Amino acid sequence: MTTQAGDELWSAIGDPSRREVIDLLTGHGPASASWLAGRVPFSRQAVAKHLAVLERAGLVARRKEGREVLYRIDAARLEAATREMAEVAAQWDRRLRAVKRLAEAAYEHQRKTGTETGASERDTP
Amino acid sequence: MTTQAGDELWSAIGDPSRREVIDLLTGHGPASASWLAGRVPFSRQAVAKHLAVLERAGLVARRKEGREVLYRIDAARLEAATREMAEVAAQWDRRLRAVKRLAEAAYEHQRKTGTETGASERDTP
DNA sequence: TTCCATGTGCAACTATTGGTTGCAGAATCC
DNA sequence: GGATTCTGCAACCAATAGTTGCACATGGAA
Repeated sequence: MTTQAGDELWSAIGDPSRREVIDLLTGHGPASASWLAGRVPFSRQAVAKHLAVLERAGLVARRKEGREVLYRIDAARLEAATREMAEVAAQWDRRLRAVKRLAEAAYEHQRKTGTETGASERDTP
Repeated sequence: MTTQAGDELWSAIGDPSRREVIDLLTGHGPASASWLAGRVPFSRQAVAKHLAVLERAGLVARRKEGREVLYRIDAARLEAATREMAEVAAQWDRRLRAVKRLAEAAYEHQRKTGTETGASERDTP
């Protein structure tokens, strides 16, 4: 159930280069593709492509300012994205604890009764 | 500063398909590539490749069980990864607030004195 | 033991995508 | 008006996520 429409958001944030761009924008404020390209280990065109992806995901907005185009972070959207990240992380955590509890219970049961449960490997033999 | 060695962890988690695999492993416990392939919209070989990536990143460990190979989540490593995610999110949040404060201060200054600050676009004219 | 079924691993191929270079067009500054 | 500088488009390259196909191994059954 984790794979829904918000997938675009995740893969926008998942890329290291895009995170670097987001880093710069959050640290400095609105900036142009050329300005960003001077602070990043790849070309302006690469930056432009990443900005396009981020814009499609709604994480940045563009504004024309004279002959340059400034990109700024959409704070609300970015916050929503990070909230979703935290949510997924929390879910994994809950599940891991649940599985651990089940495994321990199964071990206890087997130790006491000698019964093989084997509920882990195969559901449909 | 975000792009360090932990980058491998991030891109391991960043991929939607890999998140799906992690989802299944956290929800069910140790499982084989074939078992996972039956619950996922892509082939067993694709699953195997993702598991290899996750293993290189230290997020899963393999254990041979008869003729099948079971993969299980390394809970500690996954928790470390999600903690790092949360850390990055928190940093973005702090920076966005800081930039907002600066912008408001600059606006105040300009409104009172009529001075153009223009510290946003260009650092090296 | 032999045979069959099932799970794994390897290799070749395709499509997508992150990255590059090069060039053309538009807006600003002198 | 002309030089500069910033953007946008296109062609190309490399890595990787996905596929199919086949060979190998192991466990269970006749």
